[in-house]
Amino acid sequence: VAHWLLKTEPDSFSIDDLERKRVEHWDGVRNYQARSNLRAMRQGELAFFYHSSTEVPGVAGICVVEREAYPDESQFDPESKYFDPKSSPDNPRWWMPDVAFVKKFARVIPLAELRTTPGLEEMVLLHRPRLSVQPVSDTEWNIINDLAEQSDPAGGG
DNA sequence: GCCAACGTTGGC
DNA sequence: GCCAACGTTGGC
Repeated sequence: VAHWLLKTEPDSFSIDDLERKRVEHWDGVRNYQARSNLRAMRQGELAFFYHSSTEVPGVAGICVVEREAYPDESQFDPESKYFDPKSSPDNPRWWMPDVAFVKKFARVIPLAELRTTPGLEEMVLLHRPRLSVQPVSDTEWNIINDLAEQSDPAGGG
């Protein structure tokens, strides 16, 4: 069973938004490498929910693949900012899964902390800064879950 | 098919 | 807001 990491800007869609909605379609991915990762995600697989472009970027929680990738409707909608005139319903270019809320971590685990955590040296997140959908190894998955259960080492909690 | 120009991501 | 990294586009 594979694990994943999904990036989102919390100003647009945060872990709290997912908790409120319970399920959301993960639309708007317009990068081929991210697409191939999206399409490899299987129902029931877990993914870290990562907050980017925010004051403290980091891992905010966990979601689960509710429905495997199907055509992203926004690519056909001229009104959408994700509209792709080169795509057609007959031959869709972009895909999206549905993801469901699993949990919000007691604290966001900052990117800066991931960078200094032993065992995460090879993590895709730390080497491919712009890839918005990426795999996470079992080892990395376990290490980060352990971090989530610790109190913030910088916060005196 | 190369590669320069351009646009976007995302940390800081 | 700045800017480095890097993905995409398009001329040749």
